[in-house]
Amino acid sequence: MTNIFKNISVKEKKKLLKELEAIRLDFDKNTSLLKRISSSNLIGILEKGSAQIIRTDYNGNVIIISDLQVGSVFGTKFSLLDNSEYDIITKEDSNIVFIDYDYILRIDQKRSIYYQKFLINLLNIMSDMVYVQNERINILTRKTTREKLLEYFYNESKKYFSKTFYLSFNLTELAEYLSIDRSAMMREIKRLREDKIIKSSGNKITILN
Amino acid sequence: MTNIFKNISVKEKKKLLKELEAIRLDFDKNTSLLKRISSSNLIGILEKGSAQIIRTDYNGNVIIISDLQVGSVFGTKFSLLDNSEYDIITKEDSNIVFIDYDYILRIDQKRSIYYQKFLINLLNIMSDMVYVQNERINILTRKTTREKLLEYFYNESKKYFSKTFYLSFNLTELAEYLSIDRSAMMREIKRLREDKIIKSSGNKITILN
DNA sequence: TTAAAAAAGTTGCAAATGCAACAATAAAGT
DNA sequence: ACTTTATTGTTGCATTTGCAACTTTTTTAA
Repeated sequence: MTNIFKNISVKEKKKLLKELEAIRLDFDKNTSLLKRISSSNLIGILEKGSAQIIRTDYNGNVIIISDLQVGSVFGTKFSLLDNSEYDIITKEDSNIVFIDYDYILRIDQKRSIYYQKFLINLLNIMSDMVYVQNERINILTRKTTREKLLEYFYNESKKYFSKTFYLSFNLTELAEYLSIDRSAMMREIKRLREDKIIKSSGNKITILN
Repeated sequence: MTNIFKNISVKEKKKLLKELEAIRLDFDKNTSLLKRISSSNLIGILEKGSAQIIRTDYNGNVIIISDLQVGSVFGTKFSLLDNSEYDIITKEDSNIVFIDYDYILRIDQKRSIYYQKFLINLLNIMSDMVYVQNERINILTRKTTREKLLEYFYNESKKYFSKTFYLSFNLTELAEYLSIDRSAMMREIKRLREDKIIKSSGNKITILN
């Protein structure tokens, strides 16, 4: 993933953030961000620490929507944080820079070269997001557990240029990503093994044939 | 959705497209685009006509991934068109402008104000896409047909600021969007009616209570 | 190094879903 | 106006899936 400040010097970054009226906030570990920010249209850049976007459904089940690392970008609007089931929780003491999206999009003849770089970096990040989301939708719209698993495995195989690869999720997380029941997934993985479509042990997968 | 040439004059647009080495291609009705373009990282802008991004699975079932109207933007990479199951088919005689993504992202001190406007418009379009996709993922990750339907209905209701609204899909398309079997969906809609959670007739839905 | 917690792996069973195959309407085309 | 095509609505049935309730293994932390 592109760094949003790629090709921008520390000095330029400072100026840029000032021009965009960015606000930097500190959060303790295990804190909800949404209680401290108005949920208008902001983008957040995680500068220190780590966090998770989560969804809590009506019976209290928590699903991790995404993991945020240093450099991760999220949007209060486009990441659905205005949806009452959604929240961001810090996993460590964290430091986040917020920028109003409208400020970013304000056209201004005087805007500098580093602003343009920033725009380009942001565009790169957004198109990566679209790609990653399309990939997920492509999987989620498969009807059966088997098809979901295989589509995911094929994608991973392509990414690593190899029929054998290691899952970047643990199996519990994989079930969440595929939005299927973990035990049903385990059952289906076993069947894929029995049908000699894959070999697998733990998080090592080999696609056969 | 933002027009990608918003705030850009016809003259400026011409210059911009030249600078970005854009290519304009004509396609007859019911033609596959992918046979005429290399599948590298391009963005396409539909200037005339209409088209659909489709996915054809291994048993020949075709799913409409998205409908493209005049002004619609798609990416050969981020729209998964490098995936062999995907294609774009024109629905009418169409005219599409292609721009190499790398050209868009090339940083150049001399770049003009209209280029900046273009970047901002594109950024707007991309963040809309991310939002729309997150909305869909939010629905697709629900486990049951009932939850998918209700989540979709709540979203629509919010959009229209009303408990009563008309579906913008027909029911067959809705089932595709939710990635569930149409007859199973009909059954569940009937149950939602019986349980007095919604009122519905045809594509008119009212959320009760 | 041992205790505790998390993840992996299993299974029975009830419930939900997809599929197939229709009939009934509605919409579109000639 | 009439034919054709698309959409809606319905049902029985087999299969898949989720859920609950476990055991076993692995990882983490005290």
